[in-house]
Amino acid sequence: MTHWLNVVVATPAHSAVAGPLTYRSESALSPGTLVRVPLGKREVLGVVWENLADSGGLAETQARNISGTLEGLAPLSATWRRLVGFTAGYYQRSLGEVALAALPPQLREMTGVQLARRLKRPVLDSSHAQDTTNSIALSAQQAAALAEFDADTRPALLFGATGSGKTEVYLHAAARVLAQDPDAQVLVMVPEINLTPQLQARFQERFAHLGKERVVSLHSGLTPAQRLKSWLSAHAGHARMVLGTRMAVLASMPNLRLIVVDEEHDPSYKQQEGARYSARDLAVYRARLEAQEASSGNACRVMLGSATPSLESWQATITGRYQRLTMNERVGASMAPSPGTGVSSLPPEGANFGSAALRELRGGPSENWPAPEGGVHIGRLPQVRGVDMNHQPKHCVIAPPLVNAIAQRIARGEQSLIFLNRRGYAPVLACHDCGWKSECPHCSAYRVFHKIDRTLRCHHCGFTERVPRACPACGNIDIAPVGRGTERLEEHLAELLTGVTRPDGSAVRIARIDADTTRLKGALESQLASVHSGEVDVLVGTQMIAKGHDFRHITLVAAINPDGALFSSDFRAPERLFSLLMQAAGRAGRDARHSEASEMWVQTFHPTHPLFAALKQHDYPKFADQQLAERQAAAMSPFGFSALVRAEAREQEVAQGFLNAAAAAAQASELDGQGLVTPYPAVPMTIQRVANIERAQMLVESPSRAALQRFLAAWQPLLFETRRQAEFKSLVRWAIDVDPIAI
DNA sequence: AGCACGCCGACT
DNA sequence: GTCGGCGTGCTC
Repeated sequence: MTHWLNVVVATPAHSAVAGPLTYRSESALSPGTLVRVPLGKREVLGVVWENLADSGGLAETQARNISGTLEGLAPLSATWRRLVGFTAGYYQRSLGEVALAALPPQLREMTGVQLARRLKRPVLDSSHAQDTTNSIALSAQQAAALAEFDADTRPALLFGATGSGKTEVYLHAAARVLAQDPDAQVLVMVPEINLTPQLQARFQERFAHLGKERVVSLHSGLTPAQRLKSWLSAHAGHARMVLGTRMAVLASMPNLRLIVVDEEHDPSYKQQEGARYSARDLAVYRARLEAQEASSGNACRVMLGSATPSLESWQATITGRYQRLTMNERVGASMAPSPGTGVSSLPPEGANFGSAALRELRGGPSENWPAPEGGVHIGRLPQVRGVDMNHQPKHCVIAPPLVNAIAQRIARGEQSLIFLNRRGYAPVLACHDCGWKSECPHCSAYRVFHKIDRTLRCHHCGFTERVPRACPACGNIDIAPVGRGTERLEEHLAELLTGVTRPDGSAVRIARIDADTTRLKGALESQLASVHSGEVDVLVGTQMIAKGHDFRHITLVAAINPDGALFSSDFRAPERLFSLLMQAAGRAGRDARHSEASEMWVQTFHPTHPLFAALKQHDYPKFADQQLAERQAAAMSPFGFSALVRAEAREQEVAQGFLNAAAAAAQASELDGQGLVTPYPAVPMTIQRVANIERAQMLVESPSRAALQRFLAAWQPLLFETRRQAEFKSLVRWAIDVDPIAI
């Protein structure tokens, strides 16, 4: 008997075959089954989406037979398919694109036979190995947060600083869920930056009692084979815990009972290519979906955690949509470790990553935690010192008092951390005679001067050339760097600190960590190790050193030039800056003995900016209030909703013309939801040209999420139609970004 | 997205 | 004379 199936395959939303495709099958296949199907000249992986009563309007001769099924694999669940369906609809992509992107890439190349062979490999054990509870006792506040969490059903926001014991709360929440139900699964998501092998090792160690290979990881750093293995294990229900980056939110987990999103404010949760989904938002949606669909009232909860939550999540705790769990006390006093907190059993100083990570997990001493609601704070925080650059010598890069402070630390054998959010030597190379600047020939951006290998490098398209000896325009020899990056800052610091010696009389040592010095595999680890071992006195770097690293001997952190974010056109820039500076402040004085003297220096031309006032008090709620008031006045997220349509073409006029024409077409056909939706005129993107492609974007706003959704869905076909017009033939591509993180 | 077909420049 | 550039069109 012939069966008709709708199958989704990885075809993009703008192609003529975006929807599910109809195939014929000899046997009945339930929805969720993985199949291989012929598509044009090739054979691709697809997911059976629904069974049809007939060929579904398609001429029977047009339908082809499926090539085979991937047997031995349980069909993907209805819940998973609903999650994929929601994601595709919300983010305006095709079902197949989202579904196939959520599967491990290797699966796409496998035939049923290959998979069957792969699945035959024995699963090592199913024994519940040891029954040891290597758990650590919670502080009263951690326990209270967990009890509150248990008493509620809403999504929870755990508001507590890195190192304050948040991780321990996650671990306990997870352990409880896993213990209650022998099949339960837990998903823990972390930002890209935090997914270190060390962290994974700690999770594995903690949950070792579940048996071997019950904790798996899922992120882009895995080899295809590892990723397949983890995915299969999660899908089969064998893995009890999945630790992963944003991609993990779409993993198949048949018995999902808890989702943790650590550092939920982190921008890396928003996918920036393909389906531009927010893994954090999907985590919240998925938890609700899983709870709805689970049998016999099995709940699925979600816990978001951050010291500087996203304003969206924070606002949700104000309206009551989310539950807020506040932890404003540190676990274990830093000045006088109290017994029973695990602090006394810490490894000696000079700790390596392993013990640093361990301390993190144990909620060991940390000097940074959110102030309580009233802005009153308890205990010792690094003192924030603003340096008014208006009153410093003209053109000085590092204010003399800061140089002094750094020199004092060196003399005392303490470390300093200096941030500058710009890598390279200088952002521009310029000729003072004719005004030539080191523009990239392919992008509307300057190429950055990298002194170390004497190159001009474009940070957008990668175009690299050797630095010219003389001005390419006028031949003048006198071409000079303008502005400064980490490379030049490192050089400059070395000059300023000549003659300063360490306690043992040896010369000061300065190191730099940024994307350029860590390009090689393992380079970051070895550089961090030299910081931990105390070889380095001053560490210069970009924001990559602000996150997730626990430097115990650092007693001074300085932000050299954070002003850019204060008046940026990107409305989320202040939020990111505050978060970055809070995290950076958290790097200082982690070693209890030094916290008395630890300081965070901020150089600024705008010392009265309210952001710094909130930072000085380590007061996130105060900062959030300010920001939310501004957002509300401007009807921006979370008080309004937006989408960006981006277009790329050879000429800027074509890209903009396409967007404006599509908007006009929408206007003319009075789309659903239109009354509440405002499309703005197309504008060039901030970096207008990258790799010789012109880019334009159009902002679409609405006070109603639903209206925006209906509008976008109805607009898609018009965009597709507009694309077909002759004048837009040279359009390269277009894409919709729903809830963009930057405009 | 792939992968074909198809029609114009520098090379084994 | 071919190899190969990517423009255009199609895939249940």
